[in-house]
Formats: sequence, structure tokens, C-alpha cells
Amino acid sequence: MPPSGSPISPSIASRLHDHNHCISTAMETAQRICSDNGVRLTQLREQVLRLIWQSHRPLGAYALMEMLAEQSTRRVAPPTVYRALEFLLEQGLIHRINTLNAFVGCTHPQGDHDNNFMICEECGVAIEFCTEKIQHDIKDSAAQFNFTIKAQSIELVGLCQACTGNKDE
Amino acid sequence: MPPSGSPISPSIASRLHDHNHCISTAMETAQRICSDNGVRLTQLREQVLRLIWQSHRPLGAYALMEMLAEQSTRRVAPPTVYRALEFLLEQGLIHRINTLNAFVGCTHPQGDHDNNFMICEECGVAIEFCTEKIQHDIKDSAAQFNFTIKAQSIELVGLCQACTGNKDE
DNA sequence: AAAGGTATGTTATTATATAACACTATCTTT
DNA sequence: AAAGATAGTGTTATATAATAACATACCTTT
Repeated sequence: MPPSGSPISPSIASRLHDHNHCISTAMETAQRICSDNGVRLTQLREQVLRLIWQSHRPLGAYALMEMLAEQSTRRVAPPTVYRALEFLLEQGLIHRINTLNAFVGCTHPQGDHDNNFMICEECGVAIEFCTEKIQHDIKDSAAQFNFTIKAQSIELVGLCQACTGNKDE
Repeated sequence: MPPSGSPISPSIASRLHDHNHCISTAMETAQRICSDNGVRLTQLREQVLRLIWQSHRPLGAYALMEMLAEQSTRRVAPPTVYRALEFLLEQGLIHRINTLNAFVGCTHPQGDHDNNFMICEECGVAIEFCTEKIQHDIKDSAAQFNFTIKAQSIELVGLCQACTGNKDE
């Protein structure tokens, strides 16, 4: 198990990992964070978070909406989903992938909340990463322009390890 | 004048620059690139590019559409704009800012086409930047995951030099 | 139980983007 | 210059993503 706060391991890119472990860890962490922050991880919010964590592929709000509708008998409208997503974003439990208009679970919900992803255009997996070096360089660049960073998003689109292999061989 | 292929100077962040020069350079460069690539910078495409270059603020497709409609008597529909935008993106003459769903002129349309911007949430200016260092570190990170990068986008949202000053003082 | 705040339901609308097909302009070959 | 091919634009309809505004339900504290 990787140390808490670290990015997910490269093996996720190859889909060779115990994803049930990802899910249970994420749900437990979410409970703790919400309780620490004095906010409520309601049934709906938990349900949405669990759906997002079904894989490492970002899910769109409308896909989530349909999945919710399947799970419960009631009809689910966009604001229901968007409000849950907004909450989860605020608590740092998920990320929004701008290039996809989609949402994915955060693998280190306690640390800095930069948005750094490698997104496989073949299988859809989004791998969160972060390195001290890049952070340092970016701060440097911003300083050159006297720019005050409030939010950061790096999105690399391409092919993950597994899909690169499939293409080449 | 900065050497061809270099990012725009920090002074753009402070809005203290000769923007007419930006526009004329951009339009001339666009003509040359299209001619080099054997593609046509039609009237419509040129018109859209010029509108985008009216400032360093990214413009949404529908805003562009309204501006086009004002300039000509004919009615302008979304596909008209989106097709022109698609062309300009393909030729590397503009960038799409994912966090804003908007488009902005490219300041170095001949080089690598990474998408690295600092976006001021106050005045809306998007400053393009790129550094060897960041590029190097990002390639490094991708290599660790055996990830093949096809497109890259860094978007920093915050306050530009001018707007930081306004807030502090 | 009442009051106040938080969360969700509901309806309507706005914003962004594309599909499909028709028509026009431009280029190429003769 | 005419014919055919290709590229570009017009037009209508629709898909996809997100929010506004207001009503209702649910918790918590008194």
C-alpha cells in the first residue's frame, strides 16, 4: 500500500491492481474528512462518490445521473448530481477533468489540491500524478509573470502503459 | 519585438503593450502558415481569427458568433463558428482554454503546440507561457508511468500582475 | 413542537457543441 | 470554358453540459 498522500502507483495504468481496495480506502477517507470538516457525507453524496470510484475513468455528470436513476426508483435531475459533485469537489474528494467535462476520485484527498492527470484516450483511465519538481517549476514561471496561482490543472492526454503496448505490438 | 517562437512578454499581463502590433503580427503569421501548409485562410476564418485577437482574453464560441453576426448582415449559426475554430486549432493558430470553454490566439504558432496558460480570473487575460524545465519534468513524469503524451494542457487560474496589485493596494 | 439551517426535489432554462444534409465556391483536368 | 471533384459554408435540428429559481423535506437546537 502506498503511503497516505502519495499519488497512485503506476500499476493502476495497467489495470493490474486491487480496485476494491481503492474503493474502500476512498470511502473510509471520505467519511473521515467530512467528519473532520464538520460536513455531512449524506447518502446521496456517498452514493455519487462510490459511483465515481467504480473505476479510474472520469465519469460525466449525466452518466452519473443515469447510474443513480438505475439504482433508485426515483427520477434524478441534473441539479441533484451537480450539487453532490460540487460538495465532493469542495471537500477535495474528487477532481474535475476539464478536457473531458468529467469527474474522477482523488487519490490523495488530504494534500494540495492541484489537478494533475494523465488521461488515456484509449481506455479512458485518468492517472493522478504530482511531483515536487513540476510544482517548483510552475511556481517559478508564475513568479516571472508576477502571477498569483489560485488553482492549477495539468492534463496530459495520450496513451497509458497498457494501451501503448496494445498499439505497438 | 521578441524573437519568433518565444512566449509573449510579461508586460502583456499588465496590459501595457501595443496590441495592434500583436494583431498585425498574428494575422501576417497566420497567412504565412496557411500558405506554407497549403490550406486556405478564407474570409470567414480570417475574420474569426481577427476577432479572437481583439484581446488576450479567451472568447467563447457563442460570443464570437454574436460578434460575427454584428459584422455581417447574414445570420451566423454555431457550426459556422465551430468549423472556423476547428480549422484554426488544426493550424495551431489558436488554443482552446479548457477551464473556460473559450479560445485565444496563439503567440508562437510555429513551435510545439502545448497549451500552457496563466488565466486571470479578474480581468480574463490568458498569458501563454512555456519553459524547457517544465517540459522536461513533465516528460519525466510521463516516462515513469510509461505514458505516451499526445497533447498537453497546463492551466493556472489566478490573478495576473495588474490584478494582484489592484487587490493588494 | 417550533424555528432555522441544510439538503434535496422539481421545473425550466441557459450554455456549449455536433450531426446531417444542402448548397456554393474553388480548384483541377480536360 | 465546361465538367467533375473537393473544400467550404449555410441551415436545421439535436445532443450534451450546467445552472437558476423556487418548493419541499430533513435534521438540529431549543
